[in-house]
Amino acid sequence: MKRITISDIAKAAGVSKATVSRVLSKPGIVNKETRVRILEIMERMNYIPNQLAQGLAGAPTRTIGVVIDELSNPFFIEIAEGVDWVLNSQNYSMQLSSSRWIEERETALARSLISSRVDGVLLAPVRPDSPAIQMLKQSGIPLVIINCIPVDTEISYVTCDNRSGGRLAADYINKLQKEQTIVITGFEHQSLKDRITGFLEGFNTNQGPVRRYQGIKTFGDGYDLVPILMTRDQIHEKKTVLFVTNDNVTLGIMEHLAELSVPIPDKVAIVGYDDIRLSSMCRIPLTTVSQSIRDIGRIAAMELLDLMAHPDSPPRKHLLSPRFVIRESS
Amino acid sequence: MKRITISDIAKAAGVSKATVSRVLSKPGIVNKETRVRILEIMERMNYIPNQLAQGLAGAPTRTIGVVIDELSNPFFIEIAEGVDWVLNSQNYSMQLSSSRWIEERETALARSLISSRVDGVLLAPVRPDSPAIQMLKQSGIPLVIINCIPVDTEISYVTCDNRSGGRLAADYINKLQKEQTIVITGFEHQSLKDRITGFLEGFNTNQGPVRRYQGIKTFGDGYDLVPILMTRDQIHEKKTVLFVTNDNVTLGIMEHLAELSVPIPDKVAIVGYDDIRLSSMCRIPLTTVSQSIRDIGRIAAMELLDLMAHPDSPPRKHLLSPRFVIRESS
DNA sequence: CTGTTAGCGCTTTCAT
DNA sequence: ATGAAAGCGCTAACAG
Repeated sequence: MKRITISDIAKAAGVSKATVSRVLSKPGIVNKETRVRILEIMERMNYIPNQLAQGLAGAPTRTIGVVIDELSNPFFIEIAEGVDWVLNSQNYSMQLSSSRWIEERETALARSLISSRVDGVLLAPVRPDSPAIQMLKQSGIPLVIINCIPVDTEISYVTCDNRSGGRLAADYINKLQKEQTIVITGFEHQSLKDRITGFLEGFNTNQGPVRRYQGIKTFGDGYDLVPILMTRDQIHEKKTVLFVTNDNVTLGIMEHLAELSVPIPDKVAIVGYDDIRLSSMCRIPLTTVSQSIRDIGRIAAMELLDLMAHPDSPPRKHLLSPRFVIRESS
Repeated sequence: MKRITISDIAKAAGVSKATVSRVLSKPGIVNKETRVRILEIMERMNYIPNQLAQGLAGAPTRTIGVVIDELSNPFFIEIAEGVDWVLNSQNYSMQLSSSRWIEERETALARSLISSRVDGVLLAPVRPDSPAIQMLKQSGIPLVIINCIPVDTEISYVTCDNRSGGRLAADYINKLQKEQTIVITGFEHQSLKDRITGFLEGFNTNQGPVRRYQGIKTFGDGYDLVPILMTRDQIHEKKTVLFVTNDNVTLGIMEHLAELSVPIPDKVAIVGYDDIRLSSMCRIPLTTVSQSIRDIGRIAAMELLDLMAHPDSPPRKHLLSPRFVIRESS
């Protein structure tokens, strides 16, 4: 199982290690014939360069780390797809991992990425002042934050304007004229707070008080919430509008409502947030605040690549505008 | 931005590099007081070990690579969650990437994993004889294949018995007594072929011919197939049973049928395959062949860890038994 | 265009 | 228990 190294190739080709190394890193500057010959030998001997050695010696690792908050939320997966897409076209590879919304895990993942000398990282932090952000910054690795505006103003980010997204929802809901309004959120995350802030700014309080449920994080949580909403808020009796700040959760809620034959949108109107792929394809297509998720991923990846090419350019700040998409759930 | 190294720590602590290195790798054998002191200094100076150097010098990287076929299929994501779960408990980190069902990408990813000296890899190969499998094997990196039985009998794998899964579906469908049976599959993948083989073995041909649609791969593909099924197969007229070999696709089909008010299961009965989380939670819970997806991930990860600990033990072969879960879609 | 040489940061014998 | 030194596989000056 002895691994073939650059020296083996050099020996077989009758050249020095340096020459072999050059065909790997700067193929241009080596004589075409020798280059071709060396390449053939590599092929024949099944040579695979040791990225650790390359990295240690200073070459870029051509991999970038992506830290998301959960694997089971399509929102993050779709971002990752966008990222993977552009990264691949540039011959970079993506290393995906999930913090599971746990700050300690996030920190550990950041350490691990620094430790393995990725060329750049994309991070969806648990908090706008997550320790991971400073660790990454100090390490000097190009960094772009996604789905969050970091408190440190020198850091690049790509996110959607959650506050105005919340407003869009409020403006729309104001017109709905329902008897009660219920807001449902998940983690204590900046993005959600902003959505709520925007929403409350825009919400016409003549419509009555807003009831709020927090900590509803997953599809399953949403599903399970429905009976509670029915007993506590009589949503099947009173005309209700639900503003749910995460489409994954929204889908869970809708499933259960549909199962129990609560008419949507007649009895319960629903406004979601994110516009994941399923939102437009589910049984009752979702009225929702659209984040152009793929774009977030694509833009973040492109900015990161650019940042890697121009390390001391000023931070890139993208606050994308949400769009309000009216479909059938409201 | 100069990075702190082991030498800096050694200098600050007034000891040799070797001692510092030992507190990293074999903390037990170093004097408790010096160890504590060194640890403190590391902490204070924000030292982060360079994994590349550690790896190059022979230490394990404590990361394992996971290659799946698509990010947008919950089946694979759920496997990854299971893997992540056990890996984390053992202080390993997971490096996830997707081949997008492209053999060349798979090969490239395998190269990259070998190149970065991961301690082990979990691969869901595009084909049972994917070149990536041999590359990995030859590299000597412990490998466990998932969702496929590799042709090379020396390779460990964890997968579900697709053939008997297909049979289970057939046995059930035989009893349904519908006018027509339609089978819908996606990629030309071993797992799907086996499911079909099992299905056809068990299917009672008295029920009439089986029509088959191939290349239906995604949720969206399933959604889009419905109009075709209606015009070509009159599924809204004839009593039909659909056997769909992938729940993600099944959900797409169901959404569209529900939208068009085709009664499920009265007019169209549906039997899926996989039992992803959504299958039990969607509007019309899915009758499906359950793969115990989380178990696949968990078992694969555990076997891999075990294989890493005992490198020349015989290959581990897990052919899990599918369960047939009857819910409301049929 | 190619070879020589000196590291990159860490682990690991081998001494002490 | 600790230090000295060699080396992991590769890149990058620096010469030639």
